[in-house]
Amino acid sequence: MPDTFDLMEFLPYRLAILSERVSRRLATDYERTHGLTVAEWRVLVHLLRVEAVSVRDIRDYANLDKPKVSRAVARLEEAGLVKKRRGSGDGRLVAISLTDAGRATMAEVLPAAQDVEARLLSALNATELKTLSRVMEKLHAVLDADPAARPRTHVPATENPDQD
Amino acid sequence: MPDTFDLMEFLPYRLAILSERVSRRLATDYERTHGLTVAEWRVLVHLLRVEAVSVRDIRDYANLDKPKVSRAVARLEEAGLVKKRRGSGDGRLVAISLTDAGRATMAEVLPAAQDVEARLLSALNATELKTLSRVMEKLHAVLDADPAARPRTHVPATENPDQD
DNA sequence: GAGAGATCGTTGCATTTGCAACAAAAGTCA
DNA sequence: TGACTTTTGTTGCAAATGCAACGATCTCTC
Repeated sequence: MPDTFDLMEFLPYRLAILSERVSRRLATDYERTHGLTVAEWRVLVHLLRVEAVSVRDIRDYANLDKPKVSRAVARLEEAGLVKKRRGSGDGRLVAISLTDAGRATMAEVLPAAQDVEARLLSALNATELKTLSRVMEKLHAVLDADPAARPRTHVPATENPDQD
Repeated sequence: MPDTFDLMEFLPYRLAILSERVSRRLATDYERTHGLTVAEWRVLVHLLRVEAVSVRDIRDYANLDKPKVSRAVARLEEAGLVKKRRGSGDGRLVAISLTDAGRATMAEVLPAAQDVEARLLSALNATELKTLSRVMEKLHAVLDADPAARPRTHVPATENPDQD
């Protein structure tokens, strides 16, 4: 056992600290102004991009488990930001979509979130951002190859499909 | 409101996903083999480096809130991995330290954690690692300048104190 | 088309979490 | 010294979490 193990230099810990700090900063805005949780925020964000989706779609895309999505959607429906109808076709699926109020809420909330991201990004130059993306993808790839790691729910489209 | 907002490209979200995935992979080992939670693991790791510390020290160093540290220590004491005595001197402080059993547990658990980290690091070359560190520090710096962000509990020693 | 198996979404439940309140001890200042 | 404030660690409590179980629906196979 090394007598010099420093948590502050341990990559997983450093990632966790940074990620948590950024998340909390973001949540500060939409939580205070609209009482949204992280799960609810992610659901709404996903709904911005698609017409109507199932719980499973949201779970995969937003990296949340089923109960979390289910309850987030329930609260959002209660709040009138989202509407839910039973799917035509497959009777198990639920078609979840934004209401006008939901879209209005996102219009109020998104700019602040994008502003936080913009400030983060503005601290990096083009090379750094590119390297960061590559590094994050490489770290994911290590976990992809690790049977003990949870699989990714959403693998990004490969830019270079022609590699080994 | 942009009609093209992709969560998958949103930096805070990408950080959260990667960080959570790495954390879970790590926790897999020490949780399954020794029933340790993340908080307990962090407490033990911190105790590896110091003789005896207070709850506050651990809170600052391991980025956990007071109740979490307090309860983690209570469980670890219950399990015999840690001992707690009232501080000589300041009567409020508690002196928390590892027992032999605690050291033995860490000797069993640390290698797996370091192995996970080593595999992650081995996917990066020297430049990438250095850039990653610099980028993470820059992102922290953005939050340091943001009054709405939670302050860092533990600011790293500056290598270059002579920059604007 | 009947039955076995898989999938979808919800709910139950024990545990954990975050935050505030609290008692005990130290520090402050007259 | 004595009142007031601050700090330390623990506890209470409402809410969130993770996981398994469940009913409902679909699919596949014979």
